Amino acid sequence: MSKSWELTAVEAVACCSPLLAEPMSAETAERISPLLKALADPVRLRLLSLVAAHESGEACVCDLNEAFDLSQPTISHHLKVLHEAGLLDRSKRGTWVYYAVRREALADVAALLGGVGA
Amino acid sequence: MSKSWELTAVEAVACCSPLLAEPMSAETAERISPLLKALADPVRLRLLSLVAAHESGEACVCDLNEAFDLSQPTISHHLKVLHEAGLLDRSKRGTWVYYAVRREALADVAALLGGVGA
DNA sequence: TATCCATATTGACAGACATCGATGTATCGC
DNA sequence: GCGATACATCGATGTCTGTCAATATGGATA
Repeated sequence: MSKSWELTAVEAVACCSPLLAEPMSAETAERISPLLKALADPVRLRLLSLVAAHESGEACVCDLNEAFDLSQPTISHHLKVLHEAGLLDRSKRGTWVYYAVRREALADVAALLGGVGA
Repeated sequence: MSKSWELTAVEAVACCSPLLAEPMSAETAERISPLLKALADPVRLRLLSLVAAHESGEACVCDLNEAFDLSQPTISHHLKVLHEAGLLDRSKRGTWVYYAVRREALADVAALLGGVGA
């Protein structure tokens, strides 16, 4: 019940031409901006970076909480934003929850901005 | 008096390792997020795209105003945000003001996210 | 079952942001 | 210099967002 009924931001960005290639439609822009909004926060940037830095490629929320001078609900909120944007995968194992970076998603955003052929 | 006294967001992003390469420091994240914030708005995405689409590589504000159903001050505000983030160059010629996309800036952001080697 | 621990959700609040109308500034033509 | 045009700035307003304390949820263990 997670996302099959609607295009996630990541799915939207994956299938559109580079930003600089041609004028972007209002709808495309509306669908893509949530993804960039998710990235446009210093805490979330560090979260992504921290998760990616873990050897296993995934990190437990408990580790992430300790890395910030923020409350547990705040970190939980940021992780939710990143997850719903399609930038983090979430897997619950026992009591713990692990997040992993969806690298293709980031690559798609990079392609949108950098525009391979641009 | 524009920007020589302080690192712009673009200058900040140009000289840091890819997001996924290693844990990002809080300071780096704080310097980079304004650039992503500037991108994280549907109107600004379309503005960038529209400017880039002009043959000359630059667009007059008057053309941009007409492309949106928004007031002139609002467009002016968004252009200012993009300019101050280092994503648009601004040049005034006579009565008109022309903006041009700073492609290296976008490429730097793309490199940060896509991380060449990632 | 009772309890503890890890994480998520809720509700509230302050600060940030997008938008607008009104106004200011600068340039051009007359 | 005067009016017109192009763009920027200002001040106000409603909405969004990051943050926290309190609370809920759900798994593990005794």
